[in-house]
Amino acid sequence: MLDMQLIRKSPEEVEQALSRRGEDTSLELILHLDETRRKLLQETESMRANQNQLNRLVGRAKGTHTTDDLSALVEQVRLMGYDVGPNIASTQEHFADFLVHLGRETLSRAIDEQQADIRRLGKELESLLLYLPNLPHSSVPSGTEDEDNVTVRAWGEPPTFSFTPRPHYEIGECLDIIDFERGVKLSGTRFYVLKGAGARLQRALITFMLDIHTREHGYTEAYLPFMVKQECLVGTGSLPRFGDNLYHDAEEDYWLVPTAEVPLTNLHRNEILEPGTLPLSYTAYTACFRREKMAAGKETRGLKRGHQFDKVEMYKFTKPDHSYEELEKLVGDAEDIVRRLGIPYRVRMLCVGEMGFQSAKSYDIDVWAPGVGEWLEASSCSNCTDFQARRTHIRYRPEPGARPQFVHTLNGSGLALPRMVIAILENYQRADGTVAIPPTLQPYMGTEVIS
RNA sequence: GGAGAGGUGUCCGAGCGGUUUAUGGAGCCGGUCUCGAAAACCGGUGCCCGUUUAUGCGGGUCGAGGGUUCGAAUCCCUCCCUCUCCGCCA
Repeated sequence: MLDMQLIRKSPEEVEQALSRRGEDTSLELILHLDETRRKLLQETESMRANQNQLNRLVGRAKGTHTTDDLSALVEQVRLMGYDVGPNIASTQEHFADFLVHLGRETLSRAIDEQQADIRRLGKELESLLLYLPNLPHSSVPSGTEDEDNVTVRAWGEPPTFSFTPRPHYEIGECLDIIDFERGVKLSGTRFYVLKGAGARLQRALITFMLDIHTREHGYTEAYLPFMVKQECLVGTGSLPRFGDNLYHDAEEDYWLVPTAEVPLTNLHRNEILEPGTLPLSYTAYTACFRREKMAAGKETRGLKRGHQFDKVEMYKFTKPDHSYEELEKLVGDAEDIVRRLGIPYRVRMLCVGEMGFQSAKSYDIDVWAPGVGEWLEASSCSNCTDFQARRTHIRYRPEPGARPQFVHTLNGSGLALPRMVIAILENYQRADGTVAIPPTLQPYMGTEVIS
């Protein structure tokens, strides 16, 4: 969610930033609703102030707890601008009845009506704000196409083969470690079963990644719910705009997480983090569930894009002025994993049109897959600035006693498991059909080769 | 899933229609006193929104959301959570 104060103060700049994303947004309606609501709010609040004052006088006139001089009370009502008739203050009780009547006629009903309007305007305003994406950082390149992403660095040499390297789905079936047919039997298209060394390879990778992140990169491991409440998804920005990519339980308010980013963001929802606690770094393994409504073909072949996949996620809550340097570290932590596994990769800064809804700046890490002959996105690391923090009310206190401010949130895959399984199978395949295991992974795998 | 008890500020804990404009205590911050500290005493101490910015002023906030009322922490309804017992289960 964008800062309403910012929209109010510099609408042109906000519109311009949004148009860079290719969002053709007019803030006119938002500004109008905001202004109308605030005007009404001021009116209502001043009426309420009068009502509060009047109500206190009713209590005193009734003398439930104290006795007051009647004429002093009458004088106060006159000072509030009300016309008090000469006979109305004949007795305490009579006067109290007069005040009750006055409150009902002049204030109470009007407040009720306006309050309903304010609430309606507020909801309308919020629902519009929830549809606006984050503002891109100035360093983010323009463009909306894949070619507009900027490769910032690359590592490793694509391996050369004395034979035509095969795609992972062929390797997997030959070695009997990926069973596509039975996956479909169980759950339909876009599901598969990992067997034997295939299942073990994925599990080894998960443990390896978590070990490195927790022991060497300073992250705290978390085990999270795979199902969350709807408000968690609103908090990250997945809802209300992108609900068609999510699975949810029709009977109860449970949504399957599309990424660990969702539960991780909401871990500190509605909290004020005390001074000295930032940055907070978490890593978590979860399964991820996505509808990914796309036609079958190259994009979904093999392990590339299933409805369910595993991922190790990295996540940070930081102070606003440190978030961009933390983003660089986050990308570095993901790269470290790929490098230790000896997989050639490139890091690309995403152009403004390719970034996620909630991101202000993103880097993708693509790993080379020689079998399918393409770069596969194995990680996406984003600085979401205060966009998610506003939606989830996550703040921090800069100094003891200081006013709370919104934190910045960052997320990054560290890494997506199926794509890494693909990369290992395809990069480490041998002429005899077996697959070598990267040396760093061998202790986790308990073997040097899959045959 | 069933029955009962309960959710009040950073914490403990009163209040059960109107000087509560949330009592009291602890903690924290500042001050007085002191060579300094402790104690004692005095004052302050949440969060959100609006307005104004030098303070300030107003509104909201007692698990959440509705309702009754001139007025709700207090009464009513719905929901959430915690605890105890029973049931069920990995």
